[in-house]
Amino acid sequence: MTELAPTVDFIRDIISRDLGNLVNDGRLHTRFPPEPNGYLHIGHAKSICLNFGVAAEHPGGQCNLRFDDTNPEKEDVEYVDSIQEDVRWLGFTWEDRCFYASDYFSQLYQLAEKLIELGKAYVCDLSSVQMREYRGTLTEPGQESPNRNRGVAENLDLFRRMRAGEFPDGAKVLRAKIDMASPNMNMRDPTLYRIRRVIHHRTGGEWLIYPTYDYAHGLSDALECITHSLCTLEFEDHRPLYDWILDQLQLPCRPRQIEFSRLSLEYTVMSKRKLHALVQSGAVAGWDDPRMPTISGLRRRGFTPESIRDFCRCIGISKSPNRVEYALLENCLRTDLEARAPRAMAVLHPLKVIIENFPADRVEELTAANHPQNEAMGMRTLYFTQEIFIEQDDFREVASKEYKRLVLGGEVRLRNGYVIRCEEAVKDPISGEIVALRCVYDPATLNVNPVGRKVKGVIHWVSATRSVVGEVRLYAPLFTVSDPDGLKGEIVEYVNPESIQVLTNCRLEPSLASANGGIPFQFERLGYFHRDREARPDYPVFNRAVSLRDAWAKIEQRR
RNA sequence: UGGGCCGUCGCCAAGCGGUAAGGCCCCGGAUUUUGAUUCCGGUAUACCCAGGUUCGAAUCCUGGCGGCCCAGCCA
Repeated sequence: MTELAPTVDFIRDIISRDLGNLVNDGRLHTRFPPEPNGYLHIGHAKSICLNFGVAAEHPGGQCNLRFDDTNPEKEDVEYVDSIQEDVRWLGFTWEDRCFYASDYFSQLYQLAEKLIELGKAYVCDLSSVQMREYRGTLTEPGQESPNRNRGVAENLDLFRRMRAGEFPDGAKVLRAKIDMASPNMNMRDPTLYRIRRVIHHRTGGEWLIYPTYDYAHGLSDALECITHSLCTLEFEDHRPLYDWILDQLQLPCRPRQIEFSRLSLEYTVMSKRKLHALVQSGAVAGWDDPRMPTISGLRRRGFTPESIRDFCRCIGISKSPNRVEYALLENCLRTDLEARAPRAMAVLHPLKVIIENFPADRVEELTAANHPQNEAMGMRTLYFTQEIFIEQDDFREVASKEYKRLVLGGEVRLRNGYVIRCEEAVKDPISGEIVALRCVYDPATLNVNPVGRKVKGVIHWVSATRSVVGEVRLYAPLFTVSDPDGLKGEIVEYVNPESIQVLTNCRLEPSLASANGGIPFQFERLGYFHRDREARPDYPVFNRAVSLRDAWAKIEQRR
């Protein structure tokens, strides 16, 4: 699909202006800085598209992938692997610029000693509980730590001993010496280093002290010569600290932090804590459960990288609080797949139809276009036999002027096939349930409209003997409320029990049995379906990524 | 009764003193062997509210109101 030009937003405005004014010598260098403590989700995609996207829009622009791995307690290589896979899948490349904050641990340590020498940082003995008490509140200033005025030599000695492992976890921290009375809580002598005897997924047991985000992030940006450090709104209050640290240390490069609002999407949650809870509780089948807003979940569901990029373009970048409608995401997928997805037929709720005037031993080959508007996608063979299946929904005993599918005594067109007329509905004598339909076909109607009468309905079908049994999974929103973040209590309890529906008796046209990988199919009249990784050669399994727009469903709802 | 940020159509979102872009949703209608697609057409006298400045304000000023974020040795 052709990708539309990115729209302009306030960040691109700032960058264009900076480039024009030769700020940073006219360089543009961004970074995408995930913490490897969970899987990427659609909110990260927004940031990825912004950071990698804006870099790609300018000659010489670059974007680094940088793992913000300063908290080994929560991090794991499983996540760094999945993050790389997801960024790549989305269509972006960091070339040889994949970095880790942990790459800079030594430099960060040296810089911390320099900060101490400058008299701008000190070792504090307060416990975390005491520190909270000393911090004050939103409306009252904090109190200075008793250790705040330790001499440089003592601070240096203590900090070195923290690194050497002379103190237990939590016994001491290194703090910035800023202003305990600042109205901005982040400036009340924030912690820069803490003692943690934890094996780091990359540096192993080399370090016993780890830098905090606030200390490591801006310096990592500066060390990589990032020009524009784009992050979400909750870091706005941290910007003064970001700037303060860079002001003290005076590195050669001076990045600038700009914040934008994070994405929230209707009927789902985006916080890693809640996503973890869903996975760990078993409420979903894993990070790549097709109901999850994770990149891996969307991928398994059948979303394409193109559609996700288009979605990110559509939602724009701003600072306003927002909650985007799920319909927009669906629209982006439909738009992409409408043009590219090969068509096929599958019957989800089979109803047997017996064509009484068609020989029982005959198999007629019919050809069907793989795409109605794109001949280049070729043709495929369909098999017409005496017994076929149609969708239960596509038959009604009684006609109504709105309903234009098959009714008793009425005619309907079989998609890519003949017109049939229903003569009789065969019912189970006990339950009264319709078990089969007796129909006749009109041999003169293949690729030709019947003369003298108008057949307005077209339904999909599959041969009873030349089709395969398979499984189809249909999805509904993970939560029934549009804003599950507003719910009280554990998020897991609010998962929509009908968010997944597994249909095990579906009938698929033969071409679908061997389908593998690639983009989803459009099952005509039903939606776009993507082969699931649990499918076996003898047992196809498909996930419905999104349904087709359904005007009939709307008409029925209004009734 | 601390600080920061935000408030333009149901949902996103342009707009940067000259008289409200666009997308999604929704509603009509045309074409259609997918009730799909496509195509036409409709949808904010109005920009949180109230004052003010100006020939002219969504855009500037003042004062309100509403929402979000911050008191991790998380990011």
